[in-house]
Amino acid sequence: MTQRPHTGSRRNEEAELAILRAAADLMASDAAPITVGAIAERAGVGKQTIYRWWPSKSAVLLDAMIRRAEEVAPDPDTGDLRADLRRFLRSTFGAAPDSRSLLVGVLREALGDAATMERLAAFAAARREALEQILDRARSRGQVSGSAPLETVVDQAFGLLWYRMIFGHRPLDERAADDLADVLAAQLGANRKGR
Amino acid sequence: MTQRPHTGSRRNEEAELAILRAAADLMASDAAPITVGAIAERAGVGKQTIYRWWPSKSAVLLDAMIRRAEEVAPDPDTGDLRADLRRFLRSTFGAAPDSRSLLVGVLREALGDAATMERLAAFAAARREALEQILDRARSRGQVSGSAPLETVVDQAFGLLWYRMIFGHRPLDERAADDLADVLAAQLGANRKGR
Amino acid sequence: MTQRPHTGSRRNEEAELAILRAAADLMASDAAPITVGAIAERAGVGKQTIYRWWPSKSAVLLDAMIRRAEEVAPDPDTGDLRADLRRFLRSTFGAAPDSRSLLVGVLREALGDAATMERLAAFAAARREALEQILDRARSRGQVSGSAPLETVVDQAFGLLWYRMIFGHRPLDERAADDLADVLAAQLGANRKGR
Amino acid sequence: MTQRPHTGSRRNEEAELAILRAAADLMASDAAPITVGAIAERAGVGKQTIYRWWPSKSAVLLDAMIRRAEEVAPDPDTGDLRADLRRFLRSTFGAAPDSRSLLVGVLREALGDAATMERLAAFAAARREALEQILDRARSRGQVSGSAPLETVVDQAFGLLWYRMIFGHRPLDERAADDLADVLAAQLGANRKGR
DNA sequence: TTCTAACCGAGACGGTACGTCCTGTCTTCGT
DNA sequence: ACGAAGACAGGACGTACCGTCTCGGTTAGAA
Repeated sequence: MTQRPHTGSRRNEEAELAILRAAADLMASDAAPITVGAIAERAGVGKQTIYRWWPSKSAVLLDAMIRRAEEVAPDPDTGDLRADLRRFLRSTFGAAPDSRSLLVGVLREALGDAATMERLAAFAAARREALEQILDRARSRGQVSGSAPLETVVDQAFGLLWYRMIFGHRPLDERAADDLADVLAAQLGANRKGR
Repeated sequence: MTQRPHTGSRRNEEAELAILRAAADLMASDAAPITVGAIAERAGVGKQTIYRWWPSKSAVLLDAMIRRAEEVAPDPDTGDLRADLRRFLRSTFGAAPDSRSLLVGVLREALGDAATMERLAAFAAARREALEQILDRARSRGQVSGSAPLETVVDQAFGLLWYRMIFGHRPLDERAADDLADVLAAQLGANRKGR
Repeated sequence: MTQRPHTGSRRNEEAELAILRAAADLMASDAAPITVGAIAERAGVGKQTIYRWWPSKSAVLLDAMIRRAEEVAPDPDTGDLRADLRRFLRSTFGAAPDSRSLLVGVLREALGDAATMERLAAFAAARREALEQILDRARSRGQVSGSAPLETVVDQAFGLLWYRMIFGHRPLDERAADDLADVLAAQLGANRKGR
Repeated sequence: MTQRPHTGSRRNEEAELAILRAAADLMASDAAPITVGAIAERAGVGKQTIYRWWPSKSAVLLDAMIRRAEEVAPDPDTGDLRADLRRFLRSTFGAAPDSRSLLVGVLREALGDAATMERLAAFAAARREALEQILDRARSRGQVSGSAPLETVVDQAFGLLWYRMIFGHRPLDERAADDLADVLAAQLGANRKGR
């Protein structure tokens, strides 16, 4: 059926990629029930090849998501906190609509599988760290004067992101990113007041 | 098996309660896969009795969650924005640890079932309205001066709540509630004082 | 998909019959690989319904075969050994061509599954007993004079049957039945004449 | 894993033998499901080495069996039919208990694979010819006078052998061989009486 | 008081997906 | 060139659940 050749007794990278791509595609097309068989078929791969390298369906979906998320990994450093936040949140939010069903699908799986949740939590932690780095830089520049705990700030940012992603009641567009960046910057640099 | 008597040709309220309680219990004990059969067995009920009154498994779980959530529905009105926020968030956060697996379980189901998601979203919207009411009251008292969109504020609050509930990387205790209340109050009334 | 109705919480006899019929049909049509899924589909039944009542695929096939074999269960009693043998073997051989693939399929499964073999052996033993009854009657009529062990006679008869059934190198027709009946009758009553 | 050295670019006879031996061993140990992987592992050989020399798993098993069967290939010629039959059947039956699971395993494979069945049938035909030779010699000596068709006699003999081998309900010992030899000799030499 | 209709516990049903196992093919790398 | 190793596509296995259906029994209220 498939034309892709074996690679012998070593892992077939092409097959791995095909699987991740198929998983991402299926999550993107929100035709709800993503089955392993469907992933395998779309990738032109035997189910066993999936289970050889991933412990469960959820793990595949997670990998597919992380792989995409890592393509958009900005770490802006403009010298200004508010500008940095705007850039970070804009790029983060900007990627969201496309990968919404991806993230949501993964979240769904993770909620039912501890191991997957662990990995998803690790991913979330990495994203938090990226944001914390921006805040740290601002602090070392003396741009942070407020008393707001950094963790609260960070969790507000990603919380709003996930919350809107899950419920979809409000857009995750550039305007939303800018609004959020502004209030967070204000929270941190409340002293600047004259503003 | 069960001692509960039939009620003849009328709906058996005890059975309904037993079902909701069983569903809540199963979600609380995070033994992952909640099956309809398991709920029925634990409630001492036939599966059909569940499907007679609810359209799907998810609907049962959702009902179980909402029922609990409504027990804690504070609408504080102290005359001071920060105090109101503290109370609201404290009571909201305070209920969270207990019903964490409940909410998370429902979320899981909702992510895989549009009808359930709709109902869950409605629940979330109701909670947002409760918070918006507090903010509206503060605005009519002239305590809100910032230009930040109220929707952003609301989503910051509930976003942080859900985000921490999902990933559990940080506690949802009174301190967290107060921290969040403070930064949000400051954000809304930043100009009040010359400060 | 299927129109056959449930029978509630009791076993559905129609489904059972449909399964056995489907199994027999599939074995009859020598389209080699008989899968449980295929039996289920042809019977308009879920796989689980098969596994609910039979422990393995082999058991289903065995049941299907036994059910058919029991439809042809002659026990002739003409008063003459050779005539009885001819009738018994004719009817036994006569059924063989039709159910050849049935028996052969079951044998195949039985050779790989101890429990099935046990049941098949029980079936074979029952057939031997039927033949032994004929011989016993003849002996009580004084028509058996040879000293050859009866077990050998019985195994010669069924041995030839199975041997030809398996290898198919020679027909199992009426002539074959008569030939065998004659030599066995002669072997048992060798003295009757001059001897 | 294996100590046997490669032989470079020439066929490794030791590997072939190891494969046949492993196959025979696995069939002897009636641990039911004989897989190609298991044979390869036990022989310390790659699966491909098996498929390089045999077209299918069944073919390997068949080879293993035939190899053993050919070690016992008697063609007695004592000048007396009954004595010849006794020898032939004694040696044939004598080999049976050892290779019972071997033959039965091969039969199992053959019943599911036409090509293997063809080869197994050829083997069975060769055995029949060996017996027919004995009978022919007896006829040319004028020791065969009965009207029993030779094919019927031959199929009774091997039929009883396979039948008992499959079902194991009665021993295949020397006594069984002698009993059978006697009745078959009687069937053929019915002339003994005036008849 | 008797009848009837809706409800109940129970669990079999058709169906979908799971994750495992095995076959026979293919490729790598070492001998 | 051949061997051991093992990844690969494919497909059947037997299990778990879903949501539907029927059974036989119970109870309430209408006749």
